[in-house]
Amino acid sequence: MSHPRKPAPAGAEHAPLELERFLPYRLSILSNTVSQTIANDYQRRYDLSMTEWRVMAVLARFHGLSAREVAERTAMDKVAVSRALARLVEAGRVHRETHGNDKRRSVLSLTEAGWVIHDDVAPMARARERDVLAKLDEEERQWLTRILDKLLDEVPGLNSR
Amino acid sequence: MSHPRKPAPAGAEHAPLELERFLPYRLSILSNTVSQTIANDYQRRYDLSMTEWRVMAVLARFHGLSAREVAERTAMDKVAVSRALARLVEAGRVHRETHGNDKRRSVLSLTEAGWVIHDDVAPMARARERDVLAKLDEEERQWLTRILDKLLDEVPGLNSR
DNA sequence: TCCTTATAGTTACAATTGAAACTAATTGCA
DNA sequence: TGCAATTAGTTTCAATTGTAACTATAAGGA
Repeated sequence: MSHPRKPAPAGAEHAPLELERFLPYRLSILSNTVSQTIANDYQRRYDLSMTEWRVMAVLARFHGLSAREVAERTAMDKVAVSRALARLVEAGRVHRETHGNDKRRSVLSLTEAGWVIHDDVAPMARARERDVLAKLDEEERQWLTRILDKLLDEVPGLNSR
Repeated sequence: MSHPRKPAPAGAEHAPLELERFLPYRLSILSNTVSQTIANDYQRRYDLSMTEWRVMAVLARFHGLSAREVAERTAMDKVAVSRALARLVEAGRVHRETHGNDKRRSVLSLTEAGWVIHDDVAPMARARERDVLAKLDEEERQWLTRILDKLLDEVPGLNSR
């Protein structure tokens, strides 16, 4: 309305991207499809967001983490972790106490109710992963692992011990 | 605070997910890292969001699309497309007119200003894609293409002609 | 010790996004 | 025709998210 511009002719010299062959785009579609499929399994059933589930998953594996450590291991920022934890604690799924030597830190763990949810969701998530990998043969699966290892190698904050 | 639950002990029987080996998680990290790296190249420079860029990219390749067709080709929902187009038209980057035979439809194309941005951003995006692929050798790149083809095969709405 | 800087985590506010309802135009068909 | 159902696209409102500022505690010197 306020910017009356004419369309430009489409010359061949413009070399537009072919989105459907463009790696970043393809990764984005695949990643969103896979993650959303898994999320569908738990979001309605437990009123649990994807970020909350990721927090629970790391707390299932590493005990007594602080919020900052959770952020590191989930590759989420600390605000997102803080909000997810607020909901999880409120819902009685995560227990939070204060670190003995450093009163800034929290010491986090799943509650019994948190474990119940974890023990239901984790197998579903693994099953979905298997569904995806079932589209590949064994050789392809091995290459995929190797390729992701290489591509993720330099991603900062990912290779925490 | 309002839900004082005790932490549950961490028994070995819980079989927690190993996030850093979990395919959906790895895909998510990789996809976000790659897309964000590219977005950094144009977001500040052109005040252009990732969704807006994707809309521009398809309009560079297919001329006279409607908003719905843009949504199909970008795998975005129609509300997101509508909003991106509103901004792009307002900024004078996309020209919108009404279809002759169907007044509900819009007929979209890049303006001259839109092409200028496209012709700057598209090569940068391709260069970033090359940066990522440069971490792989030729054999790995071929496997990656093949694997993504298979994994994306059944994703609905993606294989539009 | 005192004071500056750094760290853990939360809060506030704006911007973005999602879901549903909405308008307008078109289609299908009785 | 006339009317119900469909389709294209937008708007509205609530929920989510991002950024920056904030509080509280701790650490590191001079």
